[in-house]
Amino acid sequence: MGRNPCCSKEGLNRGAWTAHEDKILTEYIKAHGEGSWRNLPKRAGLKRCGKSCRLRWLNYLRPDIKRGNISADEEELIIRLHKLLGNRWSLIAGRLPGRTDNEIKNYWNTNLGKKVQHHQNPSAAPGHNKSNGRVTRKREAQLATSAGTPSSHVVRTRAIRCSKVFINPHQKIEPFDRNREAKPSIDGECRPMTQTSAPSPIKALSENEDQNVHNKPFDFMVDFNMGEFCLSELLNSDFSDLVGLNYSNDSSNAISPSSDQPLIFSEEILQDWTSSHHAQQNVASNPHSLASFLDYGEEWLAE
DNA sequence: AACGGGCGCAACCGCCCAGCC
DNA sequence: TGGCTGGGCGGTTGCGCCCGT
Repeated sequence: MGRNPCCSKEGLNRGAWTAHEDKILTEYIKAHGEGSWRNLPKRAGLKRCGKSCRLRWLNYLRPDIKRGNISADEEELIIRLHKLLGNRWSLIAGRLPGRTDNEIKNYWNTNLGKKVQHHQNPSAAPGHNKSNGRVTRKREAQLATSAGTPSSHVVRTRAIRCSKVFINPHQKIEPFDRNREAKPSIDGECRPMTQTSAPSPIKALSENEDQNVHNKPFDFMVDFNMGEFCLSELLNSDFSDLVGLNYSNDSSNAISPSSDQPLIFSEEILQDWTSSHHAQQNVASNPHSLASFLDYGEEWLAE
């Protein structure tokens, strides 16, 4: 393409990192901190590409890295988050303290992808395909990653930084206008809420609930700090499919709206969740909080 | 013991986006 | 406003270990 490589590849080491290189990188970052990856190798005296250094640090050398032994809880959370977010490994990793996107991606490709695929289509169990071989297996993993999982209900965030969702306590909650609000915006982007502009992403179920909302204290700011996580899209996404491990394509679910009929979360539901789960805290730092949110959606749907 | 396939994981690649000038 | 750069992300590849034959 018309872009220069991030660094000259001539004379640079490639492949596996040696213990000596790891030591140099670790000590340099401890002394100077992260950042300026492009210049880091030269300054640290490493014959590596800056991106390579960054990757090595983030995925392997960082002191807070948790490696291996992914627990059942983490596994379940990964599955749920993947269902919700799709292949947004960095987002998923952000909800699993100490886990890296690379690790989760690998774990998905090698374990969970197969599991979920098996869940969807038991006849396509691993080993069922006799035309085995590395390429075939890899291709299977790719399919599981890119297209094998149901993506129609995945929240696509398109790298929109939507770090704060501010609900104006004095803003009148307008009756839901399906035509107008079916999509967050024309280009599908999620924009930060402000006090004066965008309408609340959370819509009242009815005028009565609207009244209830006004009778209750309603003042919260959800600092998701989830970066790319768009609350409005999350709330308008198809929760009946998002929650749980329901990977079936069972269309008989009476609650399941069509893709162009987003679920509507009432103020009460969200308020209840946010108050009971201390939404003012950073949700991103607490994976269980998000998981409980998913659970909450499940409970609500069961009603 | 030798060989080959399967598998897991670290690392690389190419693209995209935000921020800066 | 547009170009450039740094940083981040998801997809892909290659290597080495393990295990069955």
